[in-house]
Amino acid sequence: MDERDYDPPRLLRTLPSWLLNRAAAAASAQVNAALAHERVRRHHFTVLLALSEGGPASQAALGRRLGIDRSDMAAVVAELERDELIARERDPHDRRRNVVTLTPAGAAALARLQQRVVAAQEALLTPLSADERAELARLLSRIVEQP
Amino acid sequence: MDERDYDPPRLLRTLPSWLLNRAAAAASAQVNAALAHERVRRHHFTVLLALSEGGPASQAALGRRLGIDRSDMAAVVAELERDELIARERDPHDRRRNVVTLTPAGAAALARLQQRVVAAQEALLTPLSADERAELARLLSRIVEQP
DNA sequence: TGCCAACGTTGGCTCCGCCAACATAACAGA
DNA sequence: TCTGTTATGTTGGCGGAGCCAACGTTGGCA
Repeated sequence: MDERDYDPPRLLRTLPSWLLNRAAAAASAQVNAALAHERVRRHHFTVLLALSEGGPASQAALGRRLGIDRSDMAAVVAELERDELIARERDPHDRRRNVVTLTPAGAAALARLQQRVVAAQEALLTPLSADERAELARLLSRIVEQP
Repeated sequence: MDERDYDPPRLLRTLPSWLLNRAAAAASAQVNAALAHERVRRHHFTVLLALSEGGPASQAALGRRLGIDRSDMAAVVAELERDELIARERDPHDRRRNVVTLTPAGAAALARLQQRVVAAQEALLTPLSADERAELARLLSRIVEQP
């Protein structure tokens, strides 16, 4: 895009929904670049993270925890299995479920990703002081956790 | 989704990019609901707004001002023309260009939309005080206007 | 004149969120 | 025990959004 001609209407510049959208887009660009190093996308990262933190779980349980649809989860988990970052087995106690487990390779990839993703936040938030970053996180949390 | 089981990893809850994403999704949901009353989407609204504020312009100029790709702009403008919210004519001084003009019906629709979109912000920001809303806008602006 | 750039259009791609339908499996109630 | 309901994973599809490539038309410039 020709950045020099970029000049949106005044209302948009002050509209919280517009600002959130653009900030989120900038954040996604940074994060996606970080995730691309391991050839994964956002959902793959969050699934690896959830497994690392909560231990093995079924696809449905992961989806509920992370807010990912069952159908999307099936695709994500299939790709992670193909890349051997997770292992999948039918749960012997409930043969409807797939028990998803983090492999050592998955844990290693997660460690690398985590580092890059955290670094991406830094790039995103450079204009803000530490206090301002904390304040931003606080305000966003209140919006997100709206009853 | 079963909201009661929603419980993402700790890291995500504090990750600015994650918070931005979820807040932007909530904002989009509110704004899209507002825009649905006139059967338009975000780009249609911003194009109407830009025309109202800046007067007639070519599709390419609108795209540069708003950060919308030429191909997407072609589709948006075609839909707005079909709904008679804008008029399109070849520019007699440069027959490559389409001059896009807001119609009275377009201006009226924009007025209604603007009201609903502003109201949607209110719904989104209810958890925040006036000072906090201003602070949020200030912080987001600094991120968005990053050099 | 001939070459290059801008414009609008069409078509395509990826990512994300969501929904519908289906077969399998577990379970609860009569 | 049988029957209907629910949960699970899978496949396929849709729409919004951002992005890019290619094409014909038109303008401008050397």
